[in-house]
Amino acid sequence: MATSPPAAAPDASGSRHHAYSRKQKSLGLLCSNFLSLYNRDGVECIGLDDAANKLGVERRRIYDIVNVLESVGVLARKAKNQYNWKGFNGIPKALAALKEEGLRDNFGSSGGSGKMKFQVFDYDEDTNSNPDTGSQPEAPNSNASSKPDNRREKSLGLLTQNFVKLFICSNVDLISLDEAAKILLGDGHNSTVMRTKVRRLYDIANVLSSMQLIEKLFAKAKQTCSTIIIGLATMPLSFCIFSFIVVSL
DNA sequence: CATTCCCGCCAAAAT
DNA sequence: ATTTTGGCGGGAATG
Repeated sequence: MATSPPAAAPDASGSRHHAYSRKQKSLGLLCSNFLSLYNRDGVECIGLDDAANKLGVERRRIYDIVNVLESVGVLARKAKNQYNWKGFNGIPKALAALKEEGLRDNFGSSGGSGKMKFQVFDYDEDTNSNPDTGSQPEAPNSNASSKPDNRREKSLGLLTQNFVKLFICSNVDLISLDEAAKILLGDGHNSTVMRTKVRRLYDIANVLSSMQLIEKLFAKAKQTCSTIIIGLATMPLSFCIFSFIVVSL
């Protein structure tokens, strides 16, 4: 009780093999553990505290994973500290919805390699009675800009969905995170904003990779900018998912 | 050197 | 008020 053990213990005592490894603490590995821990039958409800405790990580990290998993339909928020386990079966439905949403939004149709513009605005399927005349791209707002809405806009979850839309709404199947950031960012890839966005993309890509929904490939070092390459997974499971969507539409 | 991305501070939403 | 949820960026591990 009292103070929860930081569990940091950089080294404690001179034990064998120190070497702090980032890979052991990576979101990808944590996600794998999370998955193997809850991807069993009988699991329906998941407590964040319980997860953090079982996985031996801080709360903060659980939020990251849970948010991206929810964006892909594996989880669903039920209440404070509680999520419902939907499993991988929830993925097809979620992706189909994202695809439809993405198509509805705005972008060029599939007819070759084209450039499309992405939109970062989104609203829930909730009963949001908002007297808004249609959707407006970029809302400069004369005055009193909507501050509270800005938060949701920058959420990991939304970024994840937009990132996924990038794949399923176009024939793009391979892009660098820098490229993705540029597209999803719309404009303003200036300075810090871009860097921060890319950091998040790394996080997302790592967890999606651990789910085999995406694959990380290495490119021959360029020189400046772009480095990582991400593409659609070649795994059978993913194939099923995407095939399902194609058939579904 | 450049790229990858973990850690955790600290502030918005909830309660 | 406390607690939960999570942006955001530094700066260390990694390539």
